[in-house]
Amino acid sequence: MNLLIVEDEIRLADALGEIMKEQKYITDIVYNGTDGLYYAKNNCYDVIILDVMLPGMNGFDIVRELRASHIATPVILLTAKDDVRDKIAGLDNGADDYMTKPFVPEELLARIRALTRRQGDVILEEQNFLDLTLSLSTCDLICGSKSIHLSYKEFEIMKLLMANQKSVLSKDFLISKVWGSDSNAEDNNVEAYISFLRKKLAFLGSHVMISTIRKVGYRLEDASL
Amino acid sequence: MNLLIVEDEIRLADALGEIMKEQKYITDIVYNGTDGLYYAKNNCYDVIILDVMLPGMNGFDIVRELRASHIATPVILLTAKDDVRDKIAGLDNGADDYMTKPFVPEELLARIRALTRRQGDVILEEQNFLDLTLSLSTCDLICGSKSIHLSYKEFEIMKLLMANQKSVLSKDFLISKVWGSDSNAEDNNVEAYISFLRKKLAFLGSHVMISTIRKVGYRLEDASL
DNA sequence: ATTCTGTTTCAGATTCTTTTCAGTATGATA
DNA sequence: TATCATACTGAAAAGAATCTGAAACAGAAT
Repeated sequence: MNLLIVEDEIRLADALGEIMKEQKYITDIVYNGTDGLYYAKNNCYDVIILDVMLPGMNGFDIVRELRASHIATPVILLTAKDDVRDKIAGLDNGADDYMTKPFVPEELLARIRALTRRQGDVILEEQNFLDLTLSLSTCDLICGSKSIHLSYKEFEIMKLLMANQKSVLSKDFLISKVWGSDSNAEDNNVEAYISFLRKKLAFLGSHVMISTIRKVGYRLEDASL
Repeated sequence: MNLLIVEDEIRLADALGEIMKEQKYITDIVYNGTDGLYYAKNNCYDVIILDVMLPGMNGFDIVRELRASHIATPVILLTAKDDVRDKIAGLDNGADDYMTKPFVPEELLARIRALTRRQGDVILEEQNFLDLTLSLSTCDLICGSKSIHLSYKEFEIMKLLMANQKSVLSKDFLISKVWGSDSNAEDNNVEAYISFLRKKLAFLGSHVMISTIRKVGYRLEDASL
């Protein structure tokens, strides 16, 4: 796991760095806001820990700038001020969590774990959507006490649907991802697999349904709505 | 947005309910852990707010049970105890955030926003006009709590009308954009679709009307003017 | 060789979309 | 007002897209 720490109190920053190293987290540390923004924009971190009061550029500005650039990396803000208004401003500017100094390192670690647990498509062992869990290691689709095995192509399609929950995936997109962009698979291949998956969802009794948007594609939906 | 509040202090629970109502959040409130778990498992919430000390079943147990059932809904724990060990336990049991009572309601609201923002990290694109929203990904037309699906051509026409709010779009223009400039579609094709769309607007109860400018074309207008 | 599993192909059924048409309504103009 | 062109709309027909069961096929495992 990769972290970025942006903190101008050098001793605190380095102490945090040590703690992260113990957790086997790979950590970059920078001591001012300008560098912080630069690092955050040009690397891929799992979490960014950001002091609010910084020379160069403050923490709020950095989060806002990151979100404006569509960088969704979880951000934890750190501050000495225990002002509720500040907290709210921080969270509404796009931060995911907020901690007041001084704090116990273990709490920071717990909050990091909480944030990255949610993230996950990279390291994660499973992919979730409503009552469904897709085990990425065994290709099993699980719902409540039932589970069923997915073939490779079923699995790939389900994974894409779950990884892009809110968006509609076109047949062309699915073909290029699952069969390969140079393949000559036809739309009906996708349709057949969607049918297989629907049968398995029905078997599991899941609330999840695969809905068709004609001439556009497929996406997951909550059938109970 | 749908929330579940699990809190045994009835006055606090109801006060929170009021606050959520002001935000137009739809809220279920239950006053003990057993009900909390039941509600959480059998409904689809965007966030669950969970007191730790509860009759029946405590907050930690509920989160753990939910996560074991692969329900990933974000959970915010509330507690009177400001004990770091407790916080860590809560977060590691699967909670996403942790707040100590007493707290300022605005901070809770900000944390709810932070959690739900992450969820829908896909910025769904949409087109708006007055009380209408057209989802560009699903081709759904939404007004208040109602929504209705548009066929592809209905969608294309609606999109053009909404994208060119002030101007009058001629049938020829619509034909060239929707059917293609080389098509042999007739004016009546457009008329038929305008009729379909008007029916759907009526169904939605929208303030928006499609007005006809004879021999010129169509445009959107506010019917209540 | 046989079985098993996963994949592809095909064709009929189904569902939704689009077109067509006829009768009606509306507005402009003389 | 009478007439004509234009626009509206319900219903039916035609057309497309999608679904799905069954069968054919391929490759791996037994």
